[in-house]
Amino acid sequence: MIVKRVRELLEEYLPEGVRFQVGPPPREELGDLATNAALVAAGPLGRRPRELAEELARKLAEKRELFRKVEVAGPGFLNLFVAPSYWQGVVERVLLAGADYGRSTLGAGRKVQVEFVSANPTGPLHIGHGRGAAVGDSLARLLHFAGYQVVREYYINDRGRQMEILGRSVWLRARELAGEGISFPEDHYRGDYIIEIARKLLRERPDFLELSEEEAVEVARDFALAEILAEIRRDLEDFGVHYDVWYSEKDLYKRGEVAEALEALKKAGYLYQKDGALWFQATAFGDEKDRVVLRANGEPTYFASDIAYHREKFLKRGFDLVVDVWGADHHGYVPRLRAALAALQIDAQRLRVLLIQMVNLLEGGQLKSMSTRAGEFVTLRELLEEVGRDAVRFTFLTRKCDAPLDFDVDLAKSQKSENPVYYVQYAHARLASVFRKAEEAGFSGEENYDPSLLETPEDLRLLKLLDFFPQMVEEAAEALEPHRLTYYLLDLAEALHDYYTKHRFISEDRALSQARLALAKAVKQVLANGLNLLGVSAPERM
RNA sequence: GGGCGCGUAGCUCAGUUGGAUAGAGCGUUGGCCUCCGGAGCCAGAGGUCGUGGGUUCGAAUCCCGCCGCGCCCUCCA
Repeated sequence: MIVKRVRELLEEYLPEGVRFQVGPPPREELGDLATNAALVAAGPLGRRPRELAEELARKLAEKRELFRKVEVAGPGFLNLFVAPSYWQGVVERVLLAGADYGRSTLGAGRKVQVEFVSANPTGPLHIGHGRGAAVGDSLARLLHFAGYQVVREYYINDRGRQMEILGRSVWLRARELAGEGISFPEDHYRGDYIIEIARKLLRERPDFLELSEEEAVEVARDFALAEILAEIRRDLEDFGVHYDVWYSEKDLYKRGEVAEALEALKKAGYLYQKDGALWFQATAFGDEKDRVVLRANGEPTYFASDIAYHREKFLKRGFDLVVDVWGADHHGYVPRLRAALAALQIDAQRLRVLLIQMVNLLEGGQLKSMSTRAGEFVTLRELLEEVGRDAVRFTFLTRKCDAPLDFDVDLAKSQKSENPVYYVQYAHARLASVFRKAEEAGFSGEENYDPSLLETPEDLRLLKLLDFFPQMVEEAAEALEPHRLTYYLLDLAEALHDYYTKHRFISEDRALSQARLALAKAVKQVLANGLNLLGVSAPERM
């Protein structure tokens, strides 16, 4: 957290509101850290950058426990050379904190909801949902670790037209199974899982086909919903994703939330009748066009329930921040939902929407379609069974979420170094192996050590990375970008592997061994903490 | 036609919120096992950051115009 320390120091000397940068300099010879603070602050202070830089350099250099040298360079950059003793102290900080190293109070206990996946319960989860699950779950872990109070939620669209179609799909397949010749409509759910559900329904309800059409469709709908939802839960559990709340859209109506929300919008003066439908004046808040909330046939739109749902999140359930993880194909929804929040006098800044781009499955050759209705898709379960949980989760988090992802199945299955998940896990397992050896050599792991013996360039590289971890956690949480964890872990693993080939943890030199084992323990801890935030296991052996 | 996202090494992608000479993996070329796990490491080659302007001390990053790709533009979800 050296960067944070430097920031705090500089903020004491500079006027408030000056946005300056503290980060690694472009070249190693320029020190450990560089800042443009003098450049940025010179203007507001009415001073020459170079002169201000000299003054700041003198003040910082007084902190002998932090810096061994502070230089002014170019137009007024400050180059900071951090005292080795500061870096060496990080081992103790990591070992003391253990699994809590990197935990932050950034969130200050604020309540945040992460709503993710929320796929319609009309079929099994496919790989696109898997990406949303990996991102949402990792983000929830990250926010929790960063000091937020987190609720993970799945919103179930368990009513409306698509539920009727689901019911009809099952009903038609059941009649088909009974030998009846039927024609199956294009816009119905065509997947084989529908036939399975129909078969099971016929077993459990032998009288099913004797029911009236209306009754049968209703029975089939409820039956299919329960079946599919159970399967979705199972898939997510097997993926290591656990929800705090499964939120039913149907309940939202039962409790009158939708009517209440529409009433609130009406009171605020943003609803009007046109062509027999009820419209929300979204254009008043920057959306492209006004949106229907009640259709001419009296049915509320999906948008209407969404307004009510989000109104409840903020106004009744008291979330300070709501993160929605959506498929990128829903991006058109964002402006209208923000508009509705604004109309309800809710600060739309409190809603953050992550749009997850498409996943293309690459196996030997090319991609596969992912249309639920057409029934052609690779399910999350199939991918999990083929590739394994850790590799799937890690791979989904190797890309920022607003970029499309080509999921290379062959690569994810590979157990070679080209597969990034093994690269990181191997670093952890390798250290575990070192400790098994250390024990044989008579090290308990609890000995005192002299951190000043950690002085090679490879030591310092690891120490700096360990020091950076808490900051990286905060930045990733603030930016809602769990993929930063992935890249950090790859860096740390690389530094460790490099160290491993150049130095020995266990040697004749007992004091040196003790210091290096302490470092190894700290690295292992941070690898484990980071992997845990991704929901990926940190194996002792592979 | 409009909106959103994306164009960075042969391929797949990072790029610390505007900083100094743009990075990694794979692939490729050449090296490293008496040794804690070689599932590893080191070195080399490889670039008009799609393109043309603009903003300023300074742009891959911000603004505008083009080009290409994807997604979305329903009283579907």
